[in-house]
Amino acid sequence: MGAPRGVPKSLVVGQTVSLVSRCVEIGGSDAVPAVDWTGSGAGVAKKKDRAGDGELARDGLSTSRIHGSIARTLGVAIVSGQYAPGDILNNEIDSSEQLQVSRSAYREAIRILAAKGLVESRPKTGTRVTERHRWSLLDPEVLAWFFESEPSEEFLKGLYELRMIVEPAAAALAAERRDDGQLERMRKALIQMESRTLATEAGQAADRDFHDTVLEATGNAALFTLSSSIGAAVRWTTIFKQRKRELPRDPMPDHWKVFDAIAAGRPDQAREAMERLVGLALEDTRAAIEPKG
Amino acid sequence: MGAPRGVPKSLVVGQTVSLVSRCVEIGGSDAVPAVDWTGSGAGVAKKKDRAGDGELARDGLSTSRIHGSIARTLGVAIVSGQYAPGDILNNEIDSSEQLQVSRSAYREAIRILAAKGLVESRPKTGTRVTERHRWSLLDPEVLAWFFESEPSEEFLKGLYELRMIVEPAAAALAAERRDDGQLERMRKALIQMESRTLATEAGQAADRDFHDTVLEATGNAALFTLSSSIGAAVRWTTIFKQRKRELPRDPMPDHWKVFDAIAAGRPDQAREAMERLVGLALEDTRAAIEPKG
DNA sequence: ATCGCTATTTGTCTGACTAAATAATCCACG
DNA sequence: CGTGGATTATTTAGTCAGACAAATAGCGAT
Repeated sequence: MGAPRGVPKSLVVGQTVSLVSRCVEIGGSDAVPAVDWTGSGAGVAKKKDRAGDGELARDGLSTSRIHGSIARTLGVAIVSGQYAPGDILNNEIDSSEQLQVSRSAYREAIRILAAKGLVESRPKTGTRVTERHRWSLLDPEVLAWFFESEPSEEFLKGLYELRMIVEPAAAALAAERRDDGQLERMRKALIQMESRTLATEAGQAADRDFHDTVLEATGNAALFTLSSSIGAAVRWTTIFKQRKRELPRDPMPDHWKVFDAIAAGRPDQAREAMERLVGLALEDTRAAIEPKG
Repeated sequence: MGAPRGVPKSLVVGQTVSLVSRCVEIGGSDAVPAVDWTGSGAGVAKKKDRAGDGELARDGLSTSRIHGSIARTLGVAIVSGQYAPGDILNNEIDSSEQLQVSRSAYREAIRILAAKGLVESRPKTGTRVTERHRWSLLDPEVLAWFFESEPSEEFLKGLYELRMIVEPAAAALAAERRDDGQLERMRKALIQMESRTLATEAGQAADRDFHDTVLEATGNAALFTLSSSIGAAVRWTTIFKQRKRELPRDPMPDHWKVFDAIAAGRPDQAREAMERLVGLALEDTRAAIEPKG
């Protein structure tokens, strides 16, 4: 009875753990880098959140479970570049010991990462980080992991480029296919956004709702799937913008123009309006990142 | 000694198993639907494939492992509509018993499905199928699961619509940013495609290579991520096209036009050429599905 | 150069216990 | 007598531990 069973054992808090051996080739024998992931408050922490059941809690509670935490910790370490593609993680026994979790919990975490294309495991070889182009970058969780540690400017630009491609086209389709309910939800979202402003969480949620509903109004499931990705991009980039400048610009006129075009059933007009909207958001974000313009 | 340990126990072959209880609400007490997934050769089957290590084997071997098989089986059942969103799967013990696998293997399968947004589990409530809009439709594996059981025409149309939005824009970007190596790979792919034709696996792979390289040449990681999805769409829709008509049309001239425009560095021309290419492919597919036009 | 061996690593199995969330119960109170 | 709220019971996923199986990269013998 010496070792208490079932206690969460404090998880990763405040531990310096080396989990990777970076043995890219056979001979990689010298010093182990000793990655430190004390930062960003990984681990339990979220426990109190459940009571409120607020905005973040709808992540499917995967992060509140221990395998979810491990997946997140490792996922952030991978996408932030602490582990390079091709690196091989320590074997399951060592890793689970270092993280002080059972092997099964660790394995479930690895399964999550593998499902998102971040790692690949095989017997004898071990579990290795896959090439970047195999990662499911547009997966909401992966996206969230990216934004936990200052994504590169290039990555942000790529995300905006994607929005710039998808959202105008989606707005055009939405202008042709939206139904009254969707139109009503867009209007409500914009009104909410107007009254609360983007400085509040409610305002940002309304912003996301608007963009989500536009995607949904295309009636295209594949396109709608991108809404969680684009929604995440909107969310995180809004945070970035807010961080530097306080009120970059009044976003409402542009939003209303998109709405009016969709409501009027004018595809081309909707496309152009959305193009302008996203373009301006890109400018703001760029300005917030590199204070040279 | 009676029960032999470690033997794979033949897996799911030829068993009629009911894994879901469809108890949407508390009182759903009557008959259990008894889903039958004998079909489509689930289970082992793939074992021989590893020897060849051919085209399909690069799926990260997740399907050759038992948790991968289970995930695939359940995944197909979910996306094909055998389980409706909101349905609750039987509890882990019953399910793993019915599938004749250990609970841990079953749990790892569930983790995979959860990572792709198909299910969501919580204590006491159980594991339930999530709403469609939470599914990672663009995940390569999910896409493959869709195409294992005749996806709806609507879904196919949506996929083409996505291609129609993304690929022309990508071609335009590629015309501006491609480097010589990428150009060379595109040329090689088209030559290969020309000599082998789309009737051969090699020709189809070359087709996919071409589209992949265009996406890659955008230099946009988020965009490039869609290549696995779009590549999968190309692959499966090619199969569909091939099934009905034999040689729907010579696709090469359209492909070369795209290539020439990208090589010449003309974005608008590349966009238009790609638009035509995807548009024609859509027509062919539509003709192959409903033989009424 | 080829074949077979071996060591290492993931994969699978078993069974037990923990924790969370819901349903049922019971008791105090109006 | 009924009603609301706290308490207990039950059900389910979550976690743990340790053992054994299967696959395979790398090495040594042939």
